[in-house]
Amino acid sequence: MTRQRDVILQALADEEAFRSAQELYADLRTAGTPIGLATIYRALQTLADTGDVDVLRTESGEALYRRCGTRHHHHLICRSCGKTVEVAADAVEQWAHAVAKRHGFRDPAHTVEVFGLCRDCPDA
Amino acid sequence: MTRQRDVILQALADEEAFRSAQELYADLRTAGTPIGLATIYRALQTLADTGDVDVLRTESGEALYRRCGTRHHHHLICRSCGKTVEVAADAVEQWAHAVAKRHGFRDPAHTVEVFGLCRDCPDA
DNA sequence: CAGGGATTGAGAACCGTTATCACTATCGGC
DNA sequence: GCCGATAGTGATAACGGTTCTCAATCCCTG
Repeated sequence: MTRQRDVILQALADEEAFRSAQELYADLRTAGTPIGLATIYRALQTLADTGDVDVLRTESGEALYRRCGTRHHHHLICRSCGKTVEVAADAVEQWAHAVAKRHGFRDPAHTVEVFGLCRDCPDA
Repeated sequence: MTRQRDVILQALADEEAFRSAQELYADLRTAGTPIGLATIYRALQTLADTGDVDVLRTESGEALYRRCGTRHHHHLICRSCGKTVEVAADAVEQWAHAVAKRHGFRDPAHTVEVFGLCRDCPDA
């Protein structure tokens, strides 16, 4: 419903990259917004369930969240600064479907992420 | 190098699905093979670094491991029993590359997994 | 303004993973 | 064979992210 939940949505709305719960917590606290870590986790979980935010797992297992469009899409993510672009991939959808079918798998789903270095990030 | 590391490779060699470190630990112990959890994690990490096993993150953040072919491939995974098929996806590779280029991202990489229910698993 | 259900948040608990460190196995040279 | 160096092992402690607990609080309704 409301209040700190709006605060969280607000924080995500301004952000182009995926953020962790802990980052959001730190940012909000230093910005003077009193909020509990548990509340952030709860809100993010709810928002993820309703499809209002997308969730992504770091290589280290950490969960990252981002406000995204509601229609199906994938992400192109800068592995340095985190800048994220939503991309469509009709060809990939079809491929996934075909692969599943060919091997006798039904009810197919898929995860696809593309990583790279964006224009603004040095090679380092 | 050896001994318990061979044991771990052996345990993975027989297995078609991705397994967690904890599962391997439990299996080996109940099978009467004395081994430490730390050793398993170390071995899996090494094997992952050398490309001898593939790593996959559960939705809950747990790491799963599987002995796989060394050339580039993706996975078709049964979300019920875990049965896994390695699949090639040249079209997807090319798509990922093109998407990155179109948005000015360089040095592209990507993750692709397809999930479904295999022939042998009921709907439940 | 009172009652009641939902929400909050500090802290404890959890769980997978990694670090610590003493002990052990292995291997090359003598 | 025997020694010493080196790498590997494993019980346990520490860690880090996430979830749970529960008392305090908010907010709506009557």
